[in-house]
Amino acid sequence: MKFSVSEENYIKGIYHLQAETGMVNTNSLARELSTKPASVTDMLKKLKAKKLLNYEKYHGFKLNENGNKLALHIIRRHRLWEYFLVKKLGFTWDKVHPIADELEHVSSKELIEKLDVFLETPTIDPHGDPIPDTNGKLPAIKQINLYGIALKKVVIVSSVGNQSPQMLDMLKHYGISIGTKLTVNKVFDFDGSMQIKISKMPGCIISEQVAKNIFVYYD
Amino acid sequence: MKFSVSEENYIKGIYHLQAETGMVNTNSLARELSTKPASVTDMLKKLKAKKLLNYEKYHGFKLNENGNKLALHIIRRHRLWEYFLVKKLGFTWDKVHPIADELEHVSSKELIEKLDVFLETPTIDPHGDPIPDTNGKLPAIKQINLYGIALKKVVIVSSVGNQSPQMLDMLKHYGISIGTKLTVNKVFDFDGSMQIKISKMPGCIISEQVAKNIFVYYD
DNA sequence: AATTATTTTTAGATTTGTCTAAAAATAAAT
DNA sequence: ATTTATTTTTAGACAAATCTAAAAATAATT
Repeated sequence: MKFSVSEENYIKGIYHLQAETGMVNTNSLARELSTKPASVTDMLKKLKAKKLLNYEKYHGFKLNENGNKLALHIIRRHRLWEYFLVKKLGFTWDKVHPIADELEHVSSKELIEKLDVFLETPTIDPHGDPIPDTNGKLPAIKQINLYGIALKKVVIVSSVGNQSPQMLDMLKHYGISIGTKLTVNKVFDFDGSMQIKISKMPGCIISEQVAKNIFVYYD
Repeated sequence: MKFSVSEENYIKGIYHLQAETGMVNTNSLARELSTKPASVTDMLKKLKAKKLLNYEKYHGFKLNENGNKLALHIIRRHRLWEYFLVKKLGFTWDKVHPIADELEHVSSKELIEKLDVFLETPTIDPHGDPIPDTNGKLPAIKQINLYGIALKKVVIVSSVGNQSPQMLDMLKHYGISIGTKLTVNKVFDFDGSMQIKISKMPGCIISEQVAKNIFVYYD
């Protein structure tokens, strides 16, 4: 089945909202998609007719099996493109979202599978979010906060809590980005700062505040 | 200025038709775009209002300066994506057109420039068509006569001197058309005939006379 | 429980791009 | 030079996606 760009954007919007709240309501989806509640109601009827969600009027809605599957496929496309834009074209991670929002609607299945192979089947996108596989399954990655990690273990940076330009600037200075492998060598009790080591770079010290914003998983 | 997918497709269609005939007429554009003449007339008014073409009703139309520039930018995007799909993702050249038709409308200027750098600024796409540069200028490709070309080099057929039905019939028989990649393997001194090889086809021999009517450029 | 406030839906309009069918202009043929 | 044929344009309708303004349903408050 083929879906319009607009329909796909609604599905994605609903998916993101229901991840947090379970049931979604008209106003919050209108806000999420920068549109009006009346437009949301109109589209909900269409999506219900296409059997993508459960919807009883005046009582909220949520994606069903089909809707969830579709959402995950759209998200797969989005995150694979983001990965491509950062790793291959050299974009910084804070610039890729709007471009991936356009690319994600290019619908060729063969394109996405070949892109996936070309990128060597990544599982985490440049923002640290997991990339669903061909079947729409999310990889199980347990993210752990860097602050409180076991010493001397190699971990991989998977996401960053604070994605402000200031934080980005700081991480750039330290040479830390999504996918960076590092080891915590020591924690200073005095102020909670940590000495970390990235291969081929001199060791450095990051503050407790920075560490608490970095999430990792074991290699 | 921002243009819709539909507007861009019309501009591209007009560009392709006027390359052959100079002035374009309503019916042929409708045929080219698989739409109806009435729809073409409607769109022509819009494109005239946007100052992309010269149009006097009942008397045909053609792109002006702005329209030509836009067309070349769209074609640049299309051909860069085709190059990417073939050279990086491993598509065969006969499968990429419809996908590039979608990708070409993703409008980020920065995306196209970074893609261009990533691909190392190619000048010829997988079909043998030239790729316009950042400013919309078509690269000057030096056409060389097939007769007297270096042996064993891959060349691309760019034009044919004699366009008589007899010649076209003959080229069709050999499987040679614009964009065909071939290699000259041997020249027979006796009569100047050449043994050529087109990929996925058995080698064949063409006369000196035919060879002198075929123009190519290096791959 | 009745009133007030909020949320959601309907009704009707708008924009973009398309269509069919009929009218108008141009081109071709006798 | 008329008639006939073709091409192009208009007029009016339609589908998708949106909007505003008003009505209906639900939730919150006294």
